[in-house]
Amino acid sequence: MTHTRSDVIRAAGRLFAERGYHATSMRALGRELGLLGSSLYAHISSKEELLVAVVEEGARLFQEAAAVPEGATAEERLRSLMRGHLEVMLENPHQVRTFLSEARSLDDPHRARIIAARDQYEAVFRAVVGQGVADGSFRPEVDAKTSSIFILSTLNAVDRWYDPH
Amino acid sequence: MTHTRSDVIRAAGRLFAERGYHATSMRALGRELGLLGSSLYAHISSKEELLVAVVEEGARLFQEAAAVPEGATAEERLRSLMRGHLEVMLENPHQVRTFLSEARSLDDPHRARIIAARDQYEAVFRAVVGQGVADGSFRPEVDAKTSSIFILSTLNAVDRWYDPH
DNA sequence: GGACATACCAAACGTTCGTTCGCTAATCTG
DNA sequence: CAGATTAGCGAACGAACGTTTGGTATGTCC
Repeated sequence: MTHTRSDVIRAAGRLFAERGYHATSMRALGRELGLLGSSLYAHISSKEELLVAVVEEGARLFQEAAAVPEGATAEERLRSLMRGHLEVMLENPHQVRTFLSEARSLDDPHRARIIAARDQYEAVFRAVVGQGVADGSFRPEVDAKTSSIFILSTLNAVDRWYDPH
Repeated sequence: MTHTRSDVIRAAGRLFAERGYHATSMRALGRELGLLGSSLYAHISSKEELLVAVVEEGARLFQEAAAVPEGATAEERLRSLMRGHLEVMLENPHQVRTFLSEARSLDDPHRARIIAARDQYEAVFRAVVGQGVADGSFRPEVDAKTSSIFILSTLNAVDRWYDPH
């Protein structure tokens, strides 16, 4: 009945996603695990460290999902990106939601790193769409940047439209 | 150099949008207006009241924008809905962002009201898309519910893709 | 079996939070 | 001009916050 650092981080991800970082107290997080708030400090050294851990984990998941086959056609690569994005979102809802909406609560250096990671991830989509436009397989009037944002906005709202059935 | 209730609500909307409700203290809000935190209570009676005011204002703006011509074609009506949605978003960014992402910090009865208002707003989109499918002007394979959510997700991300130039 | 590490509790620390209170100075009203 | 209202200050309240500290059990390892 004992706990690890990973347990704490996982529970933190869940509460941060459900209530937001600033609305989650260390005492509430402890209660979630059947502990006192102060007992958490046996496993971690600050609340902010928890947010960093959850958000970086989210960033890592997306980054891994962006490793897309080099030789494939633009359509195949885009499909792979979209499928990967959805899989990450559906399998790790708490990290992802925290990554998407609580990154602003990070301190400056960490936030800058996360924004850079997000931009780089978006750039992969942009490049694939651009490839499709360049080789004629996508319509020529498609703007790679705008289209990528449209696609990601829709995928990020998967909670609202996806029904497992 | 004196302030009104509206001034306080407007400043609260700005800070809630930028930092989040729980990350905004009454003292910080006072500072924003050149006042002490305690002085705000001459104009309002609680912090939560401020959140309610900002969020309900956001809901009202969208609701008004959903008043769409009855006699028009589905395409015209959908275009009008989308244009209205974007105008609301671009002209009232702080209320809107607070409405979209801080509603969860409301207490139960208020949150229920806001969710109901959002669902009703979404239903207007759904009905118009459904009308277009029914009269044959939109493709028959279009699912009204899913499409509406796609449209709204993309419009809600306008900050990320719209460049005034 | 004695030293050490782990996992946690219980109490307390200093700070910040939302909010209240008594007050002052300025402005309006009759 | 007397009286009432208003906008705001400054100090204080109790509660909650993140965090520290000292202690207690329960193991583990030489």
